[in-house]
Amino acid sequence: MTTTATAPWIYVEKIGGYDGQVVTLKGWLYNKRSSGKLHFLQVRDGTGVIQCVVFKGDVSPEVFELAGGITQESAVMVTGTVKKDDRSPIGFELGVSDVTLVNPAAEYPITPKEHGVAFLMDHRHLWLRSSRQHAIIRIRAEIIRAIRDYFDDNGFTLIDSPIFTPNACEGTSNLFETDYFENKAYLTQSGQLYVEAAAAAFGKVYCFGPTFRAEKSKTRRHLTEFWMVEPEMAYFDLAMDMDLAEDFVCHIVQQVLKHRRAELEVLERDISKLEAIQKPFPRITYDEAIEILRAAGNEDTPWGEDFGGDEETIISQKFDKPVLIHRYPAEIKAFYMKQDPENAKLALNVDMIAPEGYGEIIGGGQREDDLDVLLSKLKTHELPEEAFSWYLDIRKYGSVPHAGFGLGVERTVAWICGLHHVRETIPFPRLMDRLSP
RNA sequence: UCCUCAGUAGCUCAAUGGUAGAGCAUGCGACUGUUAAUCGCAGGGUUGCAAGUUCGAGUCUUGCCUGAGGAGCCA
Repeated sequence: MTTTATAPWIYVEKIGGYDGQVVTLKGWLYNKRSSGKLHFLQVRDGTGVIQCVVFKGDVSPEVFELAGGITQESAVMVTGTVKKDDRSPIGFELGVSDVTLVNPAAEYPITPKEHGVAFLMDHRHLWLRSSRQHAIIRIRAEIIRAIRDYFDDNGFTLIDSPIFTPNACEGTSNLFETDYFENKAYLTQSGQLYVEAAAAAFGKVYCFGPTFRAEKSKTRRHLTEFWMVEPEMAYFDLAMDMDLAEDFVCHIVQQVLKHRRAELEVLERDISKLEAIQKPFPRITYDEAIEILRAAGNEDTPWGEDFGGDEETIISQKFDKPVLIHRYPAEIKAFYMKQDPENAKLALNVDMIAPEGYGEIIGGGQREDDLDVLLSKLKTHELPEEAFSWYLDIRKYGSVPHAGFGLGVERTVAWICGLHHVRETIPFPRLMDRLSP
């Protein structure tokens, strides 16, 4: 008992620096096994899990009995001596001298056995405590840090774009409508138009925040609320845009490999596949992508349509790195994409398809910078000119070539973690049929 | 919106149209090295909802609800 008052509180991930010392851990009981005169308490504290060994001869009878009766996920504080042990996955155990029950847990619904997806999703608030979900969310946090660091360290200014937007700007995509006092407002599907304006003010900018799509999509690649980072650069053309996207994705992968290797191992990710993500990435045109599909047996793949999930998978399996596909038919791309001066049917856009069938993680390109061309494109797309007057001003007052792209955070996390479905890549996913917890 | 499959104990699943079962979890007990510990005992059920066929329905039929997988949709 006396040791509790004096032992320093440390976190499991720092335990290696305290070999032989008496420390206190504050956390929750992850699992427990008992063997007569021994209780093995698996204690997690948010940074890791450590086995705490309670030997009957080392503690008071009261503490031994208490330790044997603690239920899964009860809040506990454990004091003991840090001991090196080769049997431990983290290399250390705690030889317990005292245990304090902070608060007991009621019967915990998530047991160490298998569970169905629906059940786990209903208990997402508790599921986050399990080691696999813990690893995913820490990797997500690392990816987000890598994203911010990359742009902050390379001369970009953060520009927060609005969540409420006045119009259903870009046509085909379904937006969430909200009541905005006397008017309608929509949740943003992209900050892109706003970062274009900001690029003319700051040169290189990026926005980073949630985006919303009301599509009735029920696939492993779709969420209704997801996070997107969108850099936009003045005086950049398509080739420079692709160079940046490539360098950016390499940086993210390297940071995860450097700082979150243990979490990748929890997920049993094939790390060699991530180590292979080095510049340069293959770059093919839309035309070449069509040829790959036709050669792979899809002989009747038509020219002029966007690729579905299956087609992206076939293309990505030809390469062991992300592949950049550029110059799609202008007709299937957004109005603001600049048309290829060498072929009016093509847009100067680029999609990056992740390896291993994870699909599109980046979409972007060079923007139309000619006022007259943009005006005629608005007409062809049947979009209201007056709603875009501020956007047209960017072309009116000192228009320059500029380019950018958007990277979907959840698809990137799914790829790097090797997950089947994006619903595990965000703490509280929002799907077509799921709004809680 | 369409197609396919599923719904039985807290969870994961079994049960030829004929007595409702197991493992895990929970409770009690045994064990000094367990790694999803093991072993013994115990409690735990409106078989998603509604109707129908039948002597008899968890099982067959119809409708509905919920979920999963896939497709479509998705600057």
